[in-house]
Amino acid sequence: MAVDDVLTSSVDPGSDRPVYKQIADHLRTAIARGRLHEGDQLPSEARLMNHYSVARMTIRNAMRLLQDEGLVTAEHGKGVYVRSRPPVRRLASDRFAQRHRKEGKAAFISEAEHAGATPRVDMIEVSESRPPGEIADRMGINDDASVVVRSRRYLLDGKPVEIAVSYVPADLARGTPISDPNPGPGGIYARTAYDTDNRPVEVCDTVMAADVYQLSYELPAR
Amino acid sequence: MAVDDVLTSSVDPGSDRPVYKQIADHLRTAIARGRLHEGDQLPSEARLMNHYSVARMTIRNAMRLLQDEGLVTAEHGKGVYVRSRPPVRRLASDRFAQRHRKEGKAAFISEAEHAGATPRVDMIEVSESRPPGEIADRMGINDDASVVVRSRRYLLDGKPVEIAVSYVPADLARGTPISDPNPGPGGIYARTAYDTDNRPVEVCDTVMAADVYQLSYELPAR
DNA sequence: AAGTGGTCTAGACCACTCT
DNA sequence: GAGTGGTCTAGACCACTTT
Repeated sequence: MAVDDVLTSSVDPGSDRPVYKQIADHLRTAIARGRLHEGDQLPSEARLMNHYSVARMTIRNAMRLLQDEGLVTAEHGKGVYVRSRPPVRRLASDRFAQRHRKEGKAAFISEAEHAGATPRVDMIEVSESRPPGEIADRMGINDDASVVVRSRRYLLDGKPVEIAVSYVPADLARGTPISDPNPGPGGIYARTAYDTDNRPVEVCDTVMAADVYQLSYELPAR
Repeated sequence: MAVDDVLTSSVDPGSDRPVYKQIADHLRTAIARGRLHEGDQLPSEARLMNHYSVARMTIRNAMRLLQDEGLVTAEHGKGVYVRSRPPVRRLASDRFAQRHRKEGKAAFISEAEHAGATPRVDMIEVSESRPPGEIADRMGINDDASVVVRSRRYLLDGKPVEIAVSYVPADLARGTPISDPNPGPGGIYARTAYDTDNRPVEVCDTVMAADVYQLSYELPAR
C-alpha cells in the first residue's frame, strides 16, 4: 500500500526543529517526490502516532501545517487526502473581480448553494469614520478624510470563510445607497459612474480562509 | 485597559458551535467593532483560559483561527497583537510578477534579508513528467504531453513560507537551462522569446503560508 | 524572576463515514 | 461497530521577552 511506503523515516526529538515540523517535512517530501499522489489517503493519525511514537496533538499539528499549505485536505470520518481537485471554490482573477463587482452577497450565495454548502452573510456593518493609514495610502486620500466602511462576513455551513471590508470616500457615498446597510438588489454597484475622475472610489480588504479558497491568477511576465 | 474591555462575554458549551470558534468570534467581533484597535495586545492565553474557564488548547485553537484569518499575529514571549502593519512581506500584483520573473530565489533572498530574516531556498527538484490534469488544462496541452517540473521551497528563519512548482512544456525546455537544476544567474527568465506563438509557456503553482504573506491586488471593476 | 507564547504528553468524548 | 478526524481537558517543560 502506498500509505505504508510513506512510513519509512523517523524524527530526531533532540533537533532544534520541532517534531511536528519534522513530521510535516516527511509527508511534504513524500508528496513532492510522488510517493504520495494526488487523491491518495495519508496514514491515519493513529498510524502516524504509532509510527513516530508521539502524542496525537503532535501529529495534528503536522497535519494542520500541511492543510495550511494547501497540500492536503481532511475529511471528517474518512481521512486526510493529498489535494487533487480544486477546493470548494476557486477564484480566477476575472471571476474574482466579477463577484466583487456584484458586491458579493448574491453571487456568494448562488455559488455556495451550487457547491452544496449552506451560505450565510452576516456582521454587515456600515459606519462613517477615518480610514486606517494604509487604506488612506492606497486610496490616495488623507488620514483624516472621512470614509464609509462596509464590512461583512461570509460563512459556509456556519464556518466563516471570508471577511470583506470595503472603504469608499464619504463624499462619494453620502446620500447614496452605499451608506445604507442594505443597498438592495444589485448591491452598491447598481449605482453607476463613480469613476468620473481618476481617483480610486473603493478599496476592499478581503481576508479568506486559507484551507477553503484557492486563488488563481494569470499574471503578465512583463 | 482595552484588554479588559474585551473580556465581557462568555461561551455556551452546549452550543453546536465549538467553544474555540465562539471565542474566536468574540475576539473577531471585538476587532471589527473597534474595541480592539490595530496594534493592541490581546489578553494573554492565561487570562483567556481563566475568563472562559477552558483549557489552554481551546484558547490556542481560537488564536490559531484568528491568525489564519490574518487578523492577529503572535509574538513569542511578548503577546498576540491585532495586525496593524503589513506582515513580513507584501506582494502587490506587479511586484509579484516582478519577483517571479526573476525566478524567485535571488529576489526572495534580498527581500528576506532586507526584512531581517534568514532566508533559505531548498528542495529544488527538476524532473520531466506528465502534467497533472488541471495543469494541463491551464496550459492548454494534452494530459500525456511532457513537461519539465521545477519545485522549490522558500524558508524564512527555518520556517517554510512558500512552495512554488512551475511547469514548462518539455519541448520548449529541453536542452535549455530550464532543465538544469541550477539555471545560473538570472534564473530561467534570462532566456528570451518563449512567446513566439500564443500558447502558455509556463504555469507556476505557488502555495504561501497564510500568516506570513499579505497579498494585495488591484483589479479592474470591469 | 515573571510573563508570554511554542511544543508536547496522555488521556477523554464526540461526530462522521463506511461496512 | 470500527475507524476516522474534531474537540477538549489538565497537566508539563521549553524558548523568548521584559522587568
